[in-house]
Amino acid sequence: MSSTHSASSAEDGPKAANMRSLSRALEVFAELQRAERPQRLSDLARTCGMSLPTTLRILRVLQDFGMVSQTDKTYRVGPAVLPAARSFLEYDPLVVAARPILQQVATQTARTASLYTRLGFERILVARVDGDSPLRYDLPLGKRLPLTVGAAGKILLASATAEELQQVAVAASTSGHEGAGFTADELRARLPLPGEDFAYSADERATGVLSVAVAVPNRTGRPSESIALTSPVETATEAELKASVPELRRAAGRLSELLMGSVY
Amino acid sequence: MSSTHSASSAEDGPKAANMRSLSRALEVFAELQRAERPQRLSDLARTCGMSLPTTLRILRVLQDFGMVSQTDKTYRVGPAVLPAARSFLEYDPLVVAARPILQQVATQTARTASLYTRLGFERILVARVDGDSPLRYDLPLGKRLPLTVGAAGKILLASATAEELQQVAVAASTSGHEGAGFTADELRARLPLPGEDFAYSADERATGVLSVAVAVPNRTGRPSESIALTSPVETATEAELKASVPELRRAAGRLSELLMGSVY
DNA sequence: TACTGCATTTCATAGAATGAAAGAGTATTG
DNA sequence: CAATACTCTTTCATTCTATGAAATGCAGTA
Repeated sequence: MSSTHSASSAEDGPKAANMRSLSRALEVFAELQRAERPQRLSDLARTCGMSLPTTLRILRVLQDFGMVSQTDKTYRVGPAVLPAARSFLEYDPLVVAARPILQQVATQTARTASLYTRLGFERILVARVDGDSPLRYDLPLGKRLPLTVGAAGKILLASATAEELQQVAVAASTSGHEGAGFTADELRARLPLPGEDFAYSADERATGVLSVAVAVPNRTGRPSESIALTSPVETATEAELKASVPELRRAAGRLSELLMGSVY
Repeated sequence: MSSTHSASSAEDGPKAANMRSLSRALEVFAELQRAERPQRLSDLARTCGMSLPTTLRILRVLQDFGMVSQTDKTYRVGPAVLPAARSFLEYDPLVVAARPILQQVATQTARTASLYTRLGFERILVARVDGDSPLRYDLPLGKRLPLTVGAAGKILLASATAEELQQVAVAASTSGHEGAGFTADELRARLPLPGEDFAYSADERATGVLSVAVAVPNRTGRPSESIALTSPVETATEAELKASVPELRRAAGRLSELLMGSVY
């Protein structure tokens, strides 16, 4: 009911009430991810709005597959997610294709290039190449960031309808990210203008960080991937960063072919 | 039916035929992970032994939650696995506790220390600290390795029943790892003797690599975690490596408290 | 144009998922 | 130490959902 996700409340235009148990299981799983500590059965049942027996049965199956671990009476995300993530990073055609492309942009511009994917009302970092140091220690792959803040987020909202922006604004206040309440209109004001195909951000997600981003077009009108260049304010001006937008566009175009073309 | 996992054929002693749709969904998901390229609907349906409509419905729900991505008519593991993996690595009490402990052992011994978790008939690397270089680039977290080869695998089988070893031997031949067919008896011969609490391996998983491992005891008699020290043959002899077993034992003991104690 | 293979929708039926309630186990409290 | 409160677990009858056969749609191919 109170999910951050798409399934229950909104965005499910053509969907039906199908696969209830599976949907519920995925809600339990999502809830475990949100939690920063192991959860008791009754907590999960209450949070997800389902009965104790149902929650227990779900957890047992998830546990059989390693998606959930149990110690004592508390449940948490299980080790099976690691091979899954590894599979995604190794074999996803978009991610695999993105790495050399990001590398090229990062080298050309001497900045950090990142690829984000939209998931629900958030975005996820799925690939990153640093301009100078080849790789960072705490590479925050998989980090969940808001759509409402940062160039890579805002460009994904550029094509959003008024209704969708409304949902985003609501989700932003519920979903415990940093900058809380704003109206849909206030949000729209920060987004790229209708003509622009890139977004710019300064000091939004983190102070002293500038970024520009473009969307990766897909077959639908709503892109769900974007690539961004980020730089500390010390080493770039707004104008310099925006001067790299053509490079970004070209990179996005190459990635876009993967999503458009019918053959891999 | 032909799953690498526990659910269907064996190991399900106290389980019932419950949560069929969820189990099937997880099989589809597991199958997508095994595949190195995007899968068509009909492939998945055939491989998992279910009808096309059912498979399609499952994929749609998984897609709603980002666990699966679709481009054109092919499906693959989706980006939602990344935050899940991140959650596991950041918040799992065992993994979090293990890192400083592994660090200490690695420093003391100047070798690589690793933590594995058993999952089905495989083991997964969930934490690793290198003796000298603080971190490696291709840190193979989440890598799936056989139980039958390598010290960290063999020690997890030390307490296995004859029946279980039989299953392992069968699974090993089906599950496409390197060294193929051996009987349960041949396997048993390579395992630690009944008295020993550690396993040793030389040139098993990779030539020129020595390793010792101990299990992390939990409440059941069957440990599902093990920690290992590995070293290139150039920088260690069998005797030297085995001399570090007491260190390993101590580390395992500290981790074991987490699994035993009723309070985190 | 007809054909072939795959994806998708429809629909009646079987069977699984569900929650109430009872039971068991454990911690908490007086 | 006994009584209490709490959470977990099992059972079971009912409901509703998950299921696959078959029909339909949709491309590519001959």
